Amino acid sequence: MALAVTSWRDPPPTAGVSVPETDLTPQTPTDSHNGPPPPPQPSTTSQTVDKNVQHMECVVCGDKSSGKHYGQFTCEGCKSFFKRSVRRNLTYTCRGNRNCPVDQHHRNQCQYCRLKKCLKMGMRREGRFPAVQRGRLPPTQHGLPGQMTLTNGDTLNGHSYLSSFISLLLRAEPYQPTRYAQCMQPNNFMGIDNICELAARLLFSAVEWARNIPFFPDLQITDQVALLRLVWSELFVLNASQCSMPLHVAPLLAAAGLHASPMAADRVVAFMDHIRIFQEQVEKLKALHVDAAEYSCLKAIVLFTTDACGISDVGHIESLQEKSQCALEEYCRTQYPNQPTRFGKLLLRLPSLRTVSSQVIEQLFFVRLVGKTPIETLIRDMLLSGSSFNWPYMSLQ
Amino acid sequence: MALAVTSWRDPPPTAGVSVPETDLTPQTPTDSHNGPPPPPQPSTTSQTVDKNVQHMECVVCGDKSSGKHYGQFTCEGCKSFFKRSVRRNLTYTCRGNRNCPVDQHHRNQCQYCRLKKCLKMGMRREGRFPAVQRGRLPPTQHGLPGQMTLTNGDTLNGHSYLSSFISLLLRAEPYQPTRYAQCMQPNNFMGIDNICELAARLLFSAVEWARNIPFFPDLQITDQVALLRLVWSELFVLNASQCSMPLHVAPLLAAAGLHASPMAADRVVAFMDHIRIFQEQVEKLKALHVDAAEYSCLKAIVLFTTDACGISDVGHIESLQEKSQCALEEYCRTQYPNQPTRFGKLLLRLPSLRTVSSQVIEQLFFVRLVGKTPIETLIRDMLLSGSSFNWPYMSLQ
DNA sequence: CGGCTCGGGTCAAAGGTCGA
DNA sequence: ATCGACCTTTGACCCGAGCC
Repeated sequence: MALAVTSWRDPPPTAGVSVPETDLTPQTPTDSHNGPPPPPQPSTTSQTVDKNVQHMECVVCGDKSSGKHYGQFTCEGCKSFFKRSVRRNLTYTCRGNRNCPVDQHHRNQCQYCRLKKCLKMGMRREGRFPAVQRGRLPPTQHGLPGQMTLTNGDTLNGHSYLSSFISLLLRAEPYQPTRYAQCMQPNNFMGIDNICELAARLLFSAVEWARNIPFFPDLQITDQVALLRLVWSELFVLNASQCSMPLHVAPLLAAAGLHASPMAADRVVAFMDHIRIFQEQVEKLKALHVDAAEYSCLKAIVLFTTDACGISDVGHIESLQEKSQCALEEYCRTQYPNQPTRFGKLLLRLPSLRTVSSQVIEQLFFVRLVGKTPIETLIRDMLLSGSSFNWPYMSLQ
Repeated sequence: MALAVTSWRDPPPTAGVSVPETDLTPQTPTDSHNGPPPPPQPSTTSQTVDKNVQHMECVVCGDKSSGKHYGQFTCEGCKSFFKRSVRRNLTYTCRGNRNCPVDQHHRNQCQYCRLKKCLKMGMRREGRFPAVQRGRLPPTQHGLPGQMTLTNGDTLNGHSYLSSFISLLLRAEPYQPTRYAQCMQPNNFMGIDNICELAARLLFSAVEWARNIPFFPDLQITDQVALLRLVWSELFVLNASQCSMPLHVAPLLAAAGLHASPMAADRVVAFMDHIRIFQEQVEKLKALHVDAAEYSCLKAIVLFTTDACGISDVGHIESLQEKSQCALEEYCRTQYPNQPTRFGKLLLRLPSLRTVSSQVIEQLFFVRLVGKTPIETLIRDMLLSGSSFNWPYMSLQ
C-alpha cells in the first residue's frame, strides 16, 4: 500500500475548485428539459396513469427516476452521487470548460459538471422532507399547482461562514483513517510493523492535512515548520484516537525496545507509564464520542497555537485559533443541543493532550522506521517536499 | 404498496445482543444525560405543577414531542422507533461502549443506545390504549407504580445556582493577592526576598483557596494531595498573573542562582528561556483582562483535573470540572455578551499553562526559602496542617 | 355533536450495502 | 476507488378508538 503519497484526497490533487453553490438558482425541472407540467400528484385515481409516467425521469441526467431525492426527481445514480459528494464534502475539477454534457450516458464523464447540474436543478442536502411533504396533501383538494409551495426552507440554505470553514477543514482530511483501524478490529492485536506503519500514516496525514486546510499554507514556511514541530504529537494523539489505533502494551513495548539492546527494567516501567497516559487520553476522547468535524476543529485549534516561539505574526495565528474555536462552538451548540457543556469538555481535553510525551511517541512508533532521524526533521521535509516526500530508510511497501 | 418486508437485518452483521430491559431503572426526564443544569428549559412559571406547556420535548432525544407515547413524552421518531423495536423484538448492537449520545441529531447513530435510552426513560410497550388513559384523569394519582416519575420539571433553580457557585469560589480567596502587587507598582522592581515571599504567599493562598472552595474538602485527602501536587504550578501562574507579580529577569535569575555557585552559561540561557515562557503566559492572561470570577473558575477547572493518577473517583472529579466550566461559560455569556469567544479563549489559556515548568518555578522562587524540600511535600503539609502550617526554614513576617 | 389523547398504519425519502 | 441497483430504516402525517 502506498504510503508514498499517491492520492490521499479523492479528487486529483490539483487545485480543487469548489462548486459555487450560491449563484446557482434552482431551475424548475420543466424549464430545464422539456417536460410537461410538474405536478406529479397522483391526485385523483383516474388519469394519474399517464401523469405518473412523466416526471419519472431524472432532472439531472434524464435517466429513469426512482422518485424524489434531495428535493428533485432523480435516478438512483444521481441520488447516490449527490449523497456521496455532499456527505464527504467532495470537490471536483473540470478538465474542460465547465460545460460538459450531463446525460444518462455522459454523466460519469465529469464529476464537476454533474454536481454542478445537481445543484443547478435544485438538489439540496437539507434535512429530511424539505418540502411540504406533498403527495399526501391532495386527496381532498389539489386546487393549486402544488409545486410552488415546496420551497419553504430554501432561503436560508446557505451554510454559515463558520460551518463552511469546518467543511474546508474536513475536506483536507486525507482519506478516512477510520478505515485502518477497522480492519484489525476483529482481532485486537496488530503486528508491530503494522502499528508503526499506521503511525507513519498518521503523522504524514497530519502534515498533509495542515498543508491543505485554509490559511495554514499562506503562513510563512518557517512559521509552518515551527507550529508543526511544536504540535505534531498532539495532532498524532488526536488522529490516533480518531482512527481507534490499537494501543496494547505488549506490541508497543516491543516496538520501542526491539531496535536496541534489551531495555533496563526501570526504563520498561517508565515506558509503560507513558503508554498508560497515552491510552488514557485516547480513552477519554473516545468516551466523548468526538465526531469528525470536532476532531478537525480541535486539530485546527491545536495547530494554531501561539506557544511556538519565533512566530512572525502572533496576532494572525491568534485570530485563526479564535476562528477555529468559534467554529467548534457553533458546531457543538447546533449539533449537540442537549450537551451544553460539550464545547467546554472538548477544549478541556487539550491541556491533557500535552501530557503525552512527544519523545515517547517518537520512541514508540518511529524509531524502527527512521532510526535516529528526529521527527522534527521529518516534518520539515514533509512540509518542504509536499506529496513527493519519501520516508528515509524505508519504504512502506 | 406492500412494504416488501423481506429480510430484516440486524444492524451490524455481528451477533445481536438484546438490550437488557430489566436492569434499567427509569429515570426522570431531567437527569437524562448531561450533568448539571438543564440548559434553557422553557420551564414555565410554576415548577412542580408541570401542566402541559413543558414536556413538549422528547425525553429520549430532546426533539419536539408530539405527546405521550408508550408512557413518555416523545417525538414521532422515537415513538416509531420504539414501536418497531418492540413489535418485532429487534435487538441491536452498539459499536461503541454503550454510551453513545442520544439526541436529536445523533439518535440514528446507534440503535442500541437509542433503545436503551427509550427504556431507561420509562417507555413501555404495555401501552394498550385504555391503561389508564389519563389526560382528563381525576387528580387521584393512579396507583400504577413505576411510571409516575415523569413529572418534575426542574430539579433546581438552575440560574442562580451557578453564579452562587462562583460566589463560593470567590469567597474562598484568602486575601486579595492584588494588594501585594499594587504596592510595588510604582517602582517596578522588587527585592529578591520580597519576590520569594510573594511567591510563598501565592502558593500558600492557592492551597488555602482549594481548602475552602466547595466540594474539594470533601474529597479524600489522598485525592486532594494528588490533585494539588499535579496542578500547583498552574494555579501559581494564574495567581501570579492575577496579582501582577513582577517578573523581571534580573532579580529572578538572581533568586535562582544566588543560592548556589555561579551558574554555567548554558544553564543561565535555559533559565532565561523558561522565564520568558512564564512571562509570556502571564502577559497573555493580562491581555485578556481576566476578572476575579474568571480567575476563580479557571483555577477550579485546573484543580479538578482527571489527569492526576490514583484518583479514587474519577467521575466525581469530572463532574466538578464540568460544573466549573459550566459556571465560567454562563458567567462569560452573561457578563461579556459582546465577546462570544471569550469563554473559549479563557479555556485555551490552559494548555499553555502547562508549558511553564513546575521545576523552574520551584527553582526560581522556592529554593531560597525551603532549600531542598520538594514543593510536593510542602503542599501535603499545608493540606494536612491547615492554617497552622509553618514554613520550614523561615517565617513569613 | 365537539374536543382530546394516543396506539397504529402509511410511504416518501433518507440511509446503507456491495458486486460490477 | 467510484458507481448505482437494490435494500432497510426513518419519521411526518394520517386515521380512529376511546375518553371527557
